[in-house]
Amino acid sequence: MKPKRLSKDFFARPAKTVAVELLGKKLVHSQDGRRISGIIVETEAYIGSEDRACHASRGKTKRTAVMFGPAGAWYVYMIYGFYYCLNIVTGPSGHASAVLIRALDPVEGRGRMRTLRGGRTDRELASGPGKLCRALDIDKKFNGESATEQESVLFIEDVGLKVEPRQIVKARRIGVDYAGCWAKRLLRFYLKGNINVSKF
DNA sequence: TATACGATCACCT
DNA sequence: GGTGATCGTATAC
Repeated sequence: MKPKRLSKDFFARPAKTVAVELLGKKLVHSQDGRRISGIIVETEAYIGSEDRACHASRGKTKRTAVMFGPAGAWYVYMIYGFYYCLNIVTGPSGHASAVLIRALDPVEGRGRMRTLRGGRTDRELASGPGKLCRALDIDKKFNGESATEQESVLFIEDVGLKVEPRQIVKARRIGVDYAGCWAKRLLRFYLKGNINVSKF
């Protein structure tokens, strides 16, 4: 099939649904006419202000404002002073939920990715949220930008890859142990056996 | 104004 | 398994 850019309607659904359905879709950064891309193999859902692991759980701030806006916008933030994490805003406007994209299976522009990642081997290029932002040259300039407009250079495509429910593993989210019972929820999803998944 | 720390990674033992 | 790198943000004075 012809690749089809995901629309706002796709993202305007619950974060958990979007997180599951993003598996097998292709994340694309079109940079100076060249594409850097990979198949999404790992995601996490952050389901709203009631979710104590979600940055929006302490209310609307300058940083989290994007999550309270319409679906289909990128939420990019810096973590530990070194890395960026890429999220896509989901759900209805006013409900602060998002999906963290955690790992990719590199497809287009692997040479460029290797340069951006300091000459690492294929499975180390994008097997983690910080790594994939480096590999796709994503930084905070994308924060608040739309992923669904025709002119967007960072977007997600449906390339017709079918993912069966039995290929999807549900697990606890990574690095949110402080979130009490929310840390135990199975809101992390990844493709079974894929070598690019960050942690098994 | 000051301080503590995080949705990570790479490199060490 | 443990730790250091390094900075924006939130929260406390």
